[in-house]
Amino acid sequence: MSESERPAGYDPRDYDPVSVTVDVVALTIRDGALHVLLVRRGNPPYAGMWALPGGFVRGVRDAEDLPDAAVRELAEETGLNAEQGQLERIHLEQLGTYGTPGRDPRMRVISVAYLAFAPELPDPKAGGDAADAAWVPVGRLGLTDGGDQAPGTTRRLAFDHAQILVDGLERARGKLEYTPLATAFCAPEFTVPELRAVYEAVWGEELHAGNFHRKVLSVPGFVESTGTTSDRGGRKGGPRPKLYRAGDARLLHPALLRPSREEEIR
Amino acid sequence: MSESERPAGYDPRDYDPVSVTVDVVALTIRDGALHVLLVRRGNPPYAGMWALPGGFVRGVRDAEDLPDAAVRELAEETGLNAEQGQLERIHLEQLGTYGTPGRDPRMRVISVAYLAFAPELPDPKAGGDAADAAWVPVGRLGLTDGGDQAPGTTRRLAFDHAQILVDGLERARGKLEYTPLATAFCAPEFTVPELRAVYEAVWGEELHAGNFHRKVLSVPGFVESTGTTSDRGGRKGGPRPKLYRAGDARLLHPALLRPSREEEIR
DNA sequence: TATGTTCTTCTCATAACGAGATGAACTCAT
DNA sequence: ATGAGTTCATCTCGTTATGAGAAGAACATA
Repeated sequence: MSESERPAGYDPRDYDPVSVTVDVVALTIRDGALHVLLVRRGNPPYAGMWALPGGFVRGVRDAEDLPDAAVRELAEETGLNAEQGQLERIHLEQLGTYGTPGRDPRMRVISVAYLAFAPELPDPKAGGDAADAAWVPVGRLGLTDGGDQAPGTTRRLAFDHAQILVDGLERARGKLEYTPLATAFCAPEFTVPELRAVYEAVWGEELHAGNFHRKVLSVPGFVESTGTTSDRGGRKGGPRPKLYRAGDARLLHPALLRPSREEEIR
Repeated sequence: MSESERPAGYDPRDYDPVSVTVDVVALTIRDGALHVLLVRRGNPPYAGMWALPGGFVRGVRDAEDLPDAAVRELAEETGLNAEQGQLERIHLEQLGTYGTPGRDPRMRVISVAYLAFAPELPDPKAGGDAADAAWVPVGRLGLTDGGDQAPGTTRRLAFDHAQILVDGLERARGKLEYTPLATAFCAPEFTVPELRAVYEAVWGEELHAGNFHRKVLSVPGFVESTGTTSDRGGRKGGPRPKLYRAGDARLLHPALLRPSREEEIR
């Protein structure tokens, strides 16, 4: 900061008023497809439209840290319960801050976006100021890299939330490459095919099962064996896969690079 | 955002007042060492201490976007000149947002940090509310991964700026691996040894010259030949190296991984 | 019981990487 | 001018990682 041109007792209320909010891109895997948590707005602007869960940061009275605000909004607007440990196993990281003037038609709002990776959770219950809340398949939102203004694409999310979501998805895809965060989408014990399904859902492309299996087991600290075996085979047959836990690595080395990124390089 | 529990005409001045600032971690290479741009604070708190350049975002009157605010503060406090194109070749990206209550002893301040990569620039001139401004070698700040609170380490930077700087350095080290941003530290035309010096300065370790050379030339779009040759050899001898320009790649594929990260993996 | 699917482990060819070596070009001190 | 030391640029060689395909065993379903 360093705004030392102002007297020490300066009251920001007299200065440029800026509101700070948090928005959360919460991702999970359901039925093999990537889903994002959305709420339907009850009030204008954008009343009736879907938006990312979020809200004001408590600034001075009951001042809260930014990650705490993200968790609180997630709980308030969706009914996900901290007592049941539903929020405990969620990985939360800061995504970025969006503050372009005019992004909120009412006033200047700067929003700190967070990205959350969650294992499969129950359907949310609308709460707070949300008229509705649901896990929505990302593939059905018709998103493109440019946000929500691409030709032939309907503006489906309020504010600039389509852009925030696109940025969150790209971050998630990248994180899967060099961190073991794919395990955050899984139950505490999981199989290699389940882990592969996470990668395929997030990356949107099928992976070579044999090479994926070799890779996962060869990267130190990615997964560790439980010594047990799943009690059922695959959906349409096959042997019972072995069960693993998340290992203690925080970075995958070497990384698990996704194929065919030739177009993205330039 | 979505704070629809409030009436549409709600005035944030009546609500929790939060101030928003931008801080900039501006990095450059000087004499083969990584330097960061710091300003000396003229007013309390932390008067006389070094801090990152930064200041308030213009919120409503003359509302400005966050990256514009970062560039403006960079210019105001250091005298770096936009007319001379000094700010034009600077790569700027958002680093993260720091908003823990109490990080500013006076009031609730949320700071959006930006990371800047600059080619060699002249010494800055203190301006605005800065009592002094200088490029400071990062190695002499005694930083550790934990910020400025490590044993035997003096708190050298105001606020939580040591932590922001540490985060910026780690981001920079990572970016060099999979993007061609090392060229942003170089003049428009540069040699492979110069580029290697950038990597060595940022990563803090020596690289195998032969393998680095092979790698840089083999990654598509990293550099392109100018067909010309430098007019001088190395400092202590050697043939005149060839000159290259930055290529059009935005990602390095395959990446240029730094060696010996075994300790960081867990 | 038959058929098809899936898990898991192989093999093999190719690509990428780390370490070292070499010769030519150049600077600097003598 | 000469020699010593340095650096650029390229090459070789062994190791590791990757992509593609194959194959056997275990399982679900008709």
